[in-house]
Amino acid sequence: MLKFKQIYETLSSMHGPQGWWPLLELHNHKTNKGTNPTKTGSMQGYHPNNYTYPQTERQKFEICLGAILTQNTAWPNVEKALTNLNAIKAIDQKIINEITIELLKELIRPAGYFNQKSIYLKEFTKFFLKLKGNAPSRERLLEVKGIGNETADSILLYAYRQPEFVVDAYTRRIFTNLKIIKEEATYMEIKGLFESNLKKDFKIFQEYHALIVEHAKKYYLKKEDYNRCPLLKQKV
DNA sequence: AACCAGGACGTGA
DNA sequence: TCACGTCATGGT
Repeated sequence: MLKFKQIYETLSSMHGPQGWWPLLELHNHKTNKGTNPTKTGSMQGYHPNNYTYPQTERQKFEICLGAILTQNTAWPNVEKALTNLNAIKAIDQKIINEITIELLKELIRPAGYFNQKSIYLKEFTKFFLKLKGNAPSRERLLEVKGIGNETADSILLYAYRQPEFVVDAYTRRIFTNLKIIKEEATYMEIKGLFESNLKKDFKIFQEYHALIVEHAKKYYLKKEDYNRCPLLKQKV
């Protein structure tokens, strides 16, 4: 199963360094200008070749909010919601905890599913406050309403820099197309495959997932394009 | 103008 | 367990 690492190398050379998770504060920042010109969405907020984020508790919390808001939702919509929150300084555990659910719904409306996501954000924020800066276990995270497998792994990998591989719809789509995983494989089975075939390094896990999303946006939007995926030829 | 996005939950078999 | 309906805005 050398495939997993080779595909990672191929994707990396195809798309370049990704620098996930995108952060609001890095928008229009001089040190980040011009990076990732091919990326969809805002094309900003990423930090390629820099694995030192999050650097503040605020950034850590922002990643968690984004991970919940982006469930089955395109990132530009999430950015609008985060921008709305930021406008009233609400990317802050204490603020989210204090504002009314009605106001919260209004602010995150662009991200969709605002009725349930507002509840999820409130629930997670209470959980986050209780952590007092400590990293949660995956099991405890999953007990929070609104945090499923992928969101838990996203939070652990990008907010807490822990080597938990994130499996999303794109991952399944690409690797079933390459016939490396079977259609019926569960989330945990796919996660296990990646984790057992890669060095347990959060930087590699972060890059790999980001590369999968970037690659899927180029070749896996429409079914007719699946057969255009360059990985079908490079496969060993 | 349908279709779907960096999913998760509740329900009923 | 598991298949299925539900949730909602915004871009293509």
